[in-house]
This record gives sequence, C-alpha cells and structure tokens, in this order.
Amino acid sequence: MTVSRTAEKSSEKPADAGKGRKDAGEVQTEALQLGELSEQLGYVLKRAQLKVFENFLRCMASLQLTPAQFSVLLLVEKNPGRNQTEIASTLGILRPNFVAMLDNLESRDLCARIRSTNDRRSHILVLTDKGKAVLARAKKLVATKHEARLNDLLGQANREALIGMLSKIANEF
Amino acid sequence: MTVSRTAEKSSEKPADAGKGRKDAGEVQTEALQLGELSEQLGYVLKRAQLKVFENFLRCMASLQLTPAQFSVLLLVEKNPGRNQTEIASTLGILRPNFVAMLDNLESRDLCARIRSTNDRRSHILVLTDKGKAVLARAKKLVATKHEARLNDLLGQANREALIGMLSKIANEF
DNA sequence: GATATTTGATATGGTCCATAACAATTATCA
DNA sequence: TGATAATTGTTATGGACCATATCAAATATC
Repeated sequence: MTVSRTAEKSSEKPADAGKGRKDAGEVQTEALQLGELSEQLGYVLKRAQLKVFENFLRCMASLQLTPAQFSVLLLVEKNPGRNQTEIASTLGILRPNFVAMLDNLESRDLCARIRSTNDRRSHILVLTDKGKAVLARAKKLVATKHEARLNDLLGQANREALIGMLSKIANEF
Repeated sequence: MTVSRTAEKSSEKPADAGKGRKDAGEVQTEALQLGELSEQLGYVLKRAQLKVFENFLRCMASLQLTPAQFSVLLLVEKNPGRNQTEIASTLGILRPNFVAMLDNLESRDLCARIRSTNDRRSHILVLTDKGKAVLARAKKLVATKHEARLNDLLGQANREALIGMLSKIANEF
C-alpha cells in the first residue's frame, strides 16, 4: 500500500516529506499532516512490517537470507521429512512459487529434495549440513541483532504482548 | 515472505497444512510444528498485515478502494493544495508509481490534478465532491466494520497499545 | 483396470516496487 | 541576463512476488 522496501539504496523514506523544516533561508513548505492515517491499523501495520523486513535483510546481509528463506529453513529444520506441498502450504506459499525458491536454496546447498520411497511423487525436504550451520548462524544474528532490537525499543513485556496480539490478528481476524 | 492476499478466491490458507487432523479413517499426516517461527516478529507481522489488508478489501468492496487508495484520499483531504511529489513521498510511494494510481483515482472522479499557478510544473491535488463523499463513506465502513473488529478482538486498551507499538517500530526501528 | 486425485513443475499474467531517462518548468549563480 | 543545475510529472522498463491453468508422473479410488 504505502512504502518502499529495498533497504539498500535511496528509495523513498516516508515521514516528513517537507524535508527537515527550516535549514537555511529557504521558504520550505510545511510538513504534511498525517491525520487519521496514523491511527489506521493497516497503514501502521504495513509500515512497521516494511521496517522490520528492511532491518532483517540488513542483519542477514552476510548470509544472504530473506525472511521467506529463513522461514523455510526454520520450518524444514523443525519438520524434517515433509514434502514440498506441506512446507509450502504451511507458510502460505503456493506450490508453483515454491519451486524456484527451493531451486535457490538447493543450488546454495542449504537444503535438499529427496524422492520419497513411500510416495515417489513427493520430494522430501531436509537441511544439508551446511544448511543447518547457516541456519544456526542466522538464528544467532536474528536473536542478537534483530529481535533484541525490539526489546531495546519496547521492553521485554511489551515485545511479548505485541507478538501475542499480532498472532491473534493473524489467526482470528 | 509468506502468505497470499487476494482474499477472494482459493489461494493458500496457511495454518494447519495437514488439514483438520482426523476426519474419517484417513491416515492423515500430523500437523506441522511452527516452532520458533511463531515467535519471529517478521513472520507474525507479515501474516497479521495480510489478514488486515484482506479484511480491509472485503469491507471496502462496495467502494472499490484499496488500502493505498484510501490512504491517498485521506492524505489529500487532510492536506489540500499539495502536489503529487509531496503526497507520494509522504506515503512512501515513488513518484513514477504514483502516476498510474492518480490516473485511476482521477478517472473515477475521486480526485483531480490542477496545474499550480505558482509553479507550473506542479499538479495540485484536491478531492472532488464525489471523492469527499466516497471518502466519508469509506471512513464509516472502516470504522464500523474494520477497526471495530480490533476492539472486539483485543479490547480498546490493547488496540491503542498495539497501534502505539507499531508506530514506534515504523518510526524508530 | 478405468478414472480421479495428488505432487512437483512449467508457463503465464497481474501487481507492486525501483531505476533511468525525458520534456517542461523553475532555480541558481557567474 | 543567460548558461547551467534542479525539480515536477511522466514514460519505459525490469525485478520481485503472487496467482491461475495446465501438464506428466505417480498414486488413490472405485
């Protein structure tokens, strides 16, 4: 709906579009009023999500893992022996779109597709040793550089409350 | 990263991928364990955002307004006389991408571009009478069918706390 | 054993986001 | 003043993500 996301380059920083008020003897237009927008759930939710993803990508730059890829590795680690359909649908990823994603992870030797002996249509997914190692490092980066930032910003109790409310929305809205 | 969004058709409902456990005498594979995923800020944030947008679109079906379009109308109403660059950048929309969006709103007679007399490069944005009327109806729909749902789900106090925390993340993360 | 279903895959189109480049206009400043 | 730079809206274009239809191989169903 609203913002950019690359996190790297210029893009479009929202906030005060009228720049920084008065710097020198410039006329400088007044900053825009957000008004009711700042109370709109969808608006603030989307903005927060973009900021969080942006930060996630920065934290993961050394491992080159996107949020989606991280979630796949996490889920495969927790549920070894599942096939593509099961992993994809649990994450809300459509099977056709999951193919290229797995191609990527497999080409980087982070996970592997194994033909199931029970059902030779299925590809069982497992993490490779490298995949496990990378995921372990990713978890540490996320914990120390990403999630920790929430505690600094909101405090432990609020952080937990936030996650709880978002989960509730995700599941019951 | 994760889910779908159309809200209308089939798509891919996340949650329990192993369907509903045991219905009849089917073998039915076990439900997958989300594990640490359910504590990941980005994951739960994205999921909540998709659900909220989905619900927003349903509530606005009669007016055919997307969250982005709604935010534009809100901002133009609150800040009449601003040009495209100012409105777009405040919303984090890149100017090239704002053109088609305005073409749409203008073709529906919801807002209008007016050549500025001060700076003939600029297009001043204003809501048409129809735009004001539609926005008024949109606000009511959002308040009664969308935002009200948050109160039912979280309660007034929690709802305000949530908005506050998301704003903080959006601005300070 | 014929038919239907499931799985992974391909092809394809839509939407959103980002960059480069352009003409018209305005600002800068030598 | 006049040459140059910057700004505004716009177009063209490519990438990322999402969704649907369709397919062959394998399995399930009857």
